Amino acid sequence: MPRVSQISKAPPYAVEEALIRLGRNLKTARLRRKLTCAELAEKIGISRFVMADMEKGKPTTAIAAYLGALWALDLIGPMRDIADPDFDEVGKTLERARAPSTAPKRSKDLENDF
Amino acid sequence: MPRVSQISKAPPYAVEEALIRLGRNLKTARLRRKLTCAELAEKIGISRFVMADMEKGKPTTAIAAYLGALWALDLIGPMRDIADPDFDEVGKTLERARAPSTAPKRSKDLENDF
DNA sequence: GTAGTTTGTTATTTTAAAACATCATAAAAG
DNA sequence: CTTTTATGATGTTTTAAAATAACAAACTAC
Repeated sequence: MPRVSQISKAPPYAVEEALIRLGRNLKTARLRRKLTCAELAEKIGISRFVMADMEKGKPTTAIAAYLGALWALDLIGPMRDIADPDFDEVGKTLERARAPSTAPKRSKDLENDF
Repeated sequence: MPRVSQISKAPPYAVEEALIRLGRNLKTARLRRKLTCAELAEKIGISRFVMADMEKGKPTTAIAAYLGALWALDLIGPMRDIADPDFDEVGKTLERARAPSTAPKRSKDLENDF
């Protein structure tokens, strides 16, 4: 992405680590299936270079390429749970605190973080 | 991404669905935390426009922006499991089938850093 | 050893991602 | 109601993502 954003230029550690691990996992899955970069790339509809970049965890690569790799490897299922509101306990608590629900009127909703 | 790839132009259904759901989940998490697009975007280091694009599931946005959003919302943890080799049953079976078990082949493993 | 395959590196071209500015619209708040 | 704030829409500029080609290095097998 032209005018590369800060998050891509210098990702925080948690993001950098997630990228590296995701790339490494994709490579492991590809090798286990005895696929070359070029073969997998063709299934996804990208060039082998982009595939190689992803295995190195390149931050600026389009998310569709990463999701396409997961899809082509039949590993996209667990993406369902990422940021799922049902599992977002912090968010649920915040929402509950500010919605008076039915009867009682909560006095004041301050920082009620867990 | 200039020269937009096929996977971004016309993602398969599973990818498209994953994108839409991820964007929706990000928006839900942001609203629960009472953050504006601009506020969250600033934490991530992107413009409010890119943040809005992500909530619509834009395929060509850099993965670092998406991971940055998850990070800023403290929802990046579950990314650990995506494509985790330990949970890749298909891959594990393939690997087991081709490893003669008793043979001390060894040679070269690619699992290194972390 | 050699031959074939896979991946990495470099350079070039294309073109749209991301930032920014501005105005419009849509919700909340007063 | 009016005001404020948030998001959407449109257009411009910058610049690097992605494709492509060609060659080198590394690995595998013969």
